[in-house]
Amino acid sequence: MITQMQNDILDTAQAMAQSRGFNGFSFRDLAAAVGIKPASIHYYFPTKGELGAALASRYTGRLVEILGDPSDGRLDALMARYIAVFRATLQDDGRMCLCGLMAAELDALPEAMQTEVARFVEANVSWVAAVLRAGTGLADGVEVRARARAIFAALEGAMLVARGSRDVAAFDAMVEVFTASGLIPNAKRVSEGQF
Amino acid sequence: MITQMQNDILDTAQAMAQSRGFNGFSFRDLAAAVGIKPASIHYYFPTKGELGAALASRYTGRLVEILGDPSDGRLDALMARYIAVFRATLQDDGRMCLCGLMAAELDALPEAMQTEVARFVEANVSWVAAVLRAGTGLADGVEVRARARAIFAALEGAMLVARGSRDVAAFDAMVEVFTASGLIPNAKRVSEGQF
DNA sequence: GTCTATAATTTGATAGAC
DNA sequence: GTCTATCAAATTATAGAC
Repeated sequence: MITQMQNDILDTAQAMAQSRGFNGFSFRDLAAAVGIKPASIHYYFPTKGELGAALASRYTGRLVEILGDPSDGRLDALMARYIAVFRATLQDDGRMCLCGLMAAELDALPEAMQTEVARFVEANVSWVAAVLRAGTGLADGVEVRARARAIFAALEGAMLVARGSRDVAAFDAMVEVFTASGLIPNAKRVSEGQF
Repeated sequence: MITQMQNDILDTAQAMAQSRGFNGFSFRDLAAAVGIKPASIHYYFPTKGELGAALASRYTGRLVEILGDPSDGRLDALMARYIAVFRATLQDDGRMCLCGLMAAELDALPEAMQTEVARFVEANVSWVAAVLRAGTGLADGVEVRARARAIFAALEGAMLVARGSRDVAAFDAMVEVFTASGLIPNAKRVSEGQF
């Protein structure tokens, strides 16, 4: 069971981690922003590593929930939904993807967090791969997962780069290039048999 | 003038920053790895922020030097050289791009470092854009820079994702998808007029 | 230039009152 | 549950001997 206070703490911690990195904020910063004392944070999350693992776990869970069934809808609608998730994160105070950022600092994180980051990556790759299979009729196998991984990576990179310029338009422009080049499939190309 | 000791310190600091993030190592860690005392680090770099700015600046300078003239060579050779720079970083003990990682933790870095990160991004985008102009005959303008930015972002994302699996082959597979899809141009496609 | 010594602050974390 | 009080360790940084 997740309490309201746990959620408040996680919300605030997530915002800080997404803008400063997991090692870029302290329990004191976090407590001050939430409006409680550092010792109270420890009551809910004994160690910072456990807080971080909970952060990443919730993040992945929410993504899976938002994305939903990868076979429910047309290819372009599903991809648009996927892209919208990344875009919304970036638009929300210029945040980087939480797990993308954790992947960057990976060696500085406790093992439990590293595992959660890997789960996030896998959730993305498997969902996009499922969309590609259902929407394009591509055969199963490494090839589809390789393409899914490339799409995921490109969007993570676009977030990373766009964050610097503090402009969501930069992200949109990169996504447009990904789509126009054929990396990210769209309905038009599929109907034309180019994908 | 850059002394030998300054270079040793920067080399070690760079390796640590690339695997743990800039906030993931201390002057104590750094000094121990170099084989000197923390106070001696301060002699060369008064503050950690100045060390970080020097790190990013040297990193960008080396990139520019390695890449060379963007109009000297064929399109596919130039792009191959560009990709090889990222690949070499990843292969070298599984490191993430220094400035890509700094871009992730951006809000936690002093302003001087943020400026250097922006310079790195600009160096990449302008070099790739120049290659695209010379090699594909594309007109100048926002469009070429948008494509260059997308290519840079995709490679940064590929490094980020590949680092998790500790396998350079994952990076190669993503680059292959980028190339096959047409995001990263190659000579064959250009000669066929598809780009 | 490199060190010892140390300051001043911050950090993650615990004990125990309420 | 939340707090005060506190800890031990780590952090960036400085002063000054050698």
